[in-house]
Amino acid sequence: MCSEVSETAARELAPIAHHRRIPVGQVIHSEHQGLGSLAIIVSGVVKLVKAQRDGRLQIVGLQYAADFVGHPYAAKSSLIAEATTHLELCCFSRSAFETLMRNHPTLEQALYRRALNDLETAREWMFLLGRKTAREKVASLLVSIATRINRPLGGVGATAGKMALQFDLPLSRNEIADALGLTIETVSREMRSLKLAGVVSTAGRRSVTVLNPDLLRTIAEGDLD
Amino acid sequence: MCSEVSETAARELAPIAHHRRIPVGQVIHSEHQGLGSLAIIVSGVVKLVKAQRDGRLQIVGLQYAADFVGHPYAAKSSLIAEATTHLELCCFSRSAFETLMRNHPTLEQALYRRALNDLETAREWMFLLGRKTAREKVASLLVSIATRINRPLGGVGATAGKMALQFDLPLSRNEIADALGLTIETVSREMRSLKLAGVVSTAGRRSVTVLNPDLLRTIAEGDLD
DNA sequence: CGGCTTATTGACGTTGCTCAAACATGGTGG
DNA sequence: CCACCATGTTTGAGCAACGTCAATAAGCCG
Repeated sequence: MCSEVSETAARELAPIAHHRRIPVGQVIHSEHQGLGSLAIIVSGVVKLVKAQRDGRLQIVGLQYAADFVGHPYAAKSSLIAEATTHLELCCFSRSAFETLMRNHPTLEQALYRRALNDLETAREWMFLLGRKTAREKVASLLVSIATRINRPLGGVGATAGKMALQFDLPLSRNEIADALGLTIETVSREMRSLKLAGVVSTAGRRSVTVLNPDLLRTIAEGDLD
Repeated sequence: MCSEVSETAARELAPIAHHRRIPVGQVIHSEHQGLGSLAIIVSGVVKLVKAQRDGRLQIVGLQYAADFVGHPYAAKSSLIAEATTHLELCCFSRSAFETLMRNHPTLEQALYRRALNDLETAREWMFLLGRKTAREKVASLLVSIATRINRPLGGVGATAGKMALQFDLPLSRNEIADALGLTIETVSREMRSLKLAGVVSTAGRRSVTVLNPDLLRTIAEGDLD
């Protein structure tokens, strides 16, 4: 499950874990009422949202299967973690997990690497938010989701790097807008424009098929309009 | 120096450290030629920049005195770290440092906490980039710099939380624009607007005096225009 | 099929960008 | 010490990308 952790640690991890099913829209962690627990995602997608009193939202992270939600030792995080799809979690009590961490440097290190990974992802996203056009933003998100959505728990195996050609969006238009720093109308228009350009096609509200992956990636990187 | 690390670790750290002085504009780390070393900033400011082939830039992090530059175990970071002011560094060879880390869980944990801190900062910045107006962005950056610029190596002591009322910007207008996802002209106009509103005053290109800290903070948080 | 939510589309407005010109600033050499 | 220059900054006018508001259409569930 936690594939990069040593055998012995994994064996000690198992007993303190418990499985949970979470419906769409449920809050996992929040500023004021954290579940107090840490979790690994078995299936589904979690959004990390930063909110302001006036209602402005920004999604600052998406976590997929095999990702960790919640940070040990973390102070107040001022983040809301919410299920954007139906969710299966593998939860650990915070205290039990932190105790275990102290005895297993491997585990500690694995978490550290995850944090560095999240940091790298966040900084990539900062570039997108600050410097990309609406069209590039939408294309980038599609690439990012297509690359991650079907990667199973097993680890960084076969499907790594390759993107799914067909998948279901784990986000509503509203959530896409909040992830990209756009409005829902602009997202809609750019999606249409990508469809007209023959880059993607859609069916229903959520299903997306990437017809031209190379072109989509090129647009996402801004090498083309 | 590394104030949150245990005494014994600090004593082992000292011999492998060496001091360096860096002029403005020098690259500390980059995608292709990393110095291979890690460093703690003694004085000065480092910007972390993400660049695209077409010349677009986004500053994704600022590191001040007492901050760490470079991540142990990190893969390729695709980041450029550059001195925005004259700099004094306390450098460690990557390998020596990583060896030391393995023997001192305290050190490992300190680095982990730093990474979580950077992550929190990055996500705060994502909100700014995605959802704040130009005016709020400029005000936010001024608050952020004013809060951090004069915090000495000693740690999170007296000056924590309080912001300096007068300070020198560690960034040029161009760098400010690249940090905020704006153009230099917009930065200039918003600075003027803040001056006209009596919130700040400036002298020369770099010196800033905050005349009304509460108002500046209010503007930064978007509770007001 | 009916009703509700979510998404699309269109017309229009505004913020921030582009291009261009004038202006400080701070360093250098006379 | 001052004039001069290079560079960085400010300011202005016009424009484009994206946001706002409002109406319509498509999905989805009972």
